Amino acid sequence: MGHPPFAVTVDLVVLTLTGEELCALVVRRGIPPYLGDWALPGGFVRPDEDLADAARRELAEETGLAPGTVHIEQLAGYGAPDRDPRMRVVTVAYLALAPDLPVPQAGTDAAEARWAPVRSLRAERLAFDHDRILADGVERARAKLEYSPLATAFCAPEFTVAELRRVYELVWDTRLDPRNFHRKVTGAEGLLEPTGSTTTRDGGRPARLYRRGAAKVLYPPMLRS
Amino acid sequence: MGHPPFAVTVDLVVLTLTGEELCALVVRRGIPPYLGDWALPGGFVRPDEDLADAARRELAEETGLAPGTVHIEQLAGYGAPDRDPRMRVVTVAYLALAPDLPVPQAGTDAAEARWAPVRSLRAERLAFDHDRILADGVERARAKLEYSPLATAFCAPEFTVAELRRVYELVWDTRLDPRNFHRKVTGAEGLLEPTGSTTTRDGGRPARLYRRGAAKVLYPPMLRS
DNA sequence: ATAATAGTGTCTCTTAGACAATATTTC
DNA sequence: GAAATATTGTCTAAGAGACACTATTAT
Repeated sequence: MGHPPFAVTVDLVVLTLTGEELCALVVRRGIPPYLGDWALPGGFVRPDEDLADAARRELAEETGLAPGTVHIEQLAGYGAPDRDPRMRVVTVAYLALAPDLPVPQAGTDAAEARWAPVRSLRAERLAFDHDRILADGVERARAKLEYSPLATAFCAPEFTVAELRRVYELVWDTRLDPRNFHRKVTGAEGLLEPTGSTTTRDGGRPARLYRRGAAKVLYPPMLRS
Repeated sequence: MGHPPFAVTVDLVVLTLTGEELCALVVRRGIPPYLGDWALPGGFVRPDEDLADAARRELAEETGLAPGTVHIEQLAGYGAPDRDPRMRVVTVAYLALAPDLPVPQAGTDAAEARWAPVRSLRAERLAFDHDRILADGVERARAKLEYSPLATAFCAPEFTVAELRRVYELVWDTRLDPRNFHRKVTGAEGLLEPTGSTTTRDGGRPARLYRRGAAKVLYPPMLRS
């Protein structure tokens, strides 16, 4: 009963919203295999590092974002024997949601980084099995908007109801009634915490600003249907 | 940029229902570390084996169940640096749900195997970080009963509405109104497919028998509240 | 004033949950 | 018939979705 050696990596599905689209962070590979192709950011787990720590470290290296401001959660493990032609590599993917859109930083083994619209990445092919990992990450985000306060992770620390609604509309690629949405999210226990101030950055009547509340689940859930 | 060697294992949270309780499959460790302690079944991933294949192989080795009859899905990856004192081991845990209760088979590195009530395992401590993995698996199963047809995975190929209800009651440790439950599940699109026959194995008026339907989601969801 | 967005109220329809009533078996 | 379970029906309250209406800003 042996224990054959594997390499273990973490890969990141980092999602954000530009003005108009759901985007994922991709880096151009600077070394073989798949030299010059786009891939998800990621890297090898260090000998004494927990998986979650490795994911947070890679996220900081690739984006320069302060760890506290970004939601991150484990997505899944991927370990097909031929997923990396060099050797046997098992990767544990993490899903991160970033509120704004900072200029990506090129990492050590990445020549270039950019935010790519998820829609356009369905045509373009990513390196390794990263197409699948990205698809799984996007689907996880879509599903969790239904029954968790995850949508607030796409928002700045203070946000309006309209900004939160735009998150749902862009991630789900749908339109939601502003009035019913407003009634629903302001009524959901622990989802929103009023700051007391308002903003006119969206035009029209000033909108109240909110912070994330303490709720870990969204009840009643938001329905896609 | 190196790639330090890791061992990779799969561990299994196998759940079933006895007459009265939700039970998990545990094996007594026949080798150090944690010699003599109870642990989740699992083992090393082979050099040319996919993670899911390794999980199905281990499941067959430990339970003797035909692979087609058991629901299995990936749970999560666990990779704390000190989770195995021998070496750096990353494990990918899988969740399996079995319909009936076959006599467990002792595996190669397990001296003994048994179905242990999940309730009692909260006191008893499992080897490695298996307490955490088990808790995550049980919570996943509980959560998925709400919005997926997963409960049918605990049932035999043909089952009654009362048997399905008992799944919910045992996994959630709650009581559900038989009449409302019946109306709900028979009305859920694609959940149940009538076989045309009936059974009196539960006593009283004969109950219609059903097979799993094709639905992948349960809509409207079953609520715990 | 007009346009734009924020927020509230109202109506209808569906569903959850409580529970009465009926149906079909075994003993 | 009595006991047990299956299945259907009825009522009430809560929430979803459609949409009229009012509120508050900029131009």
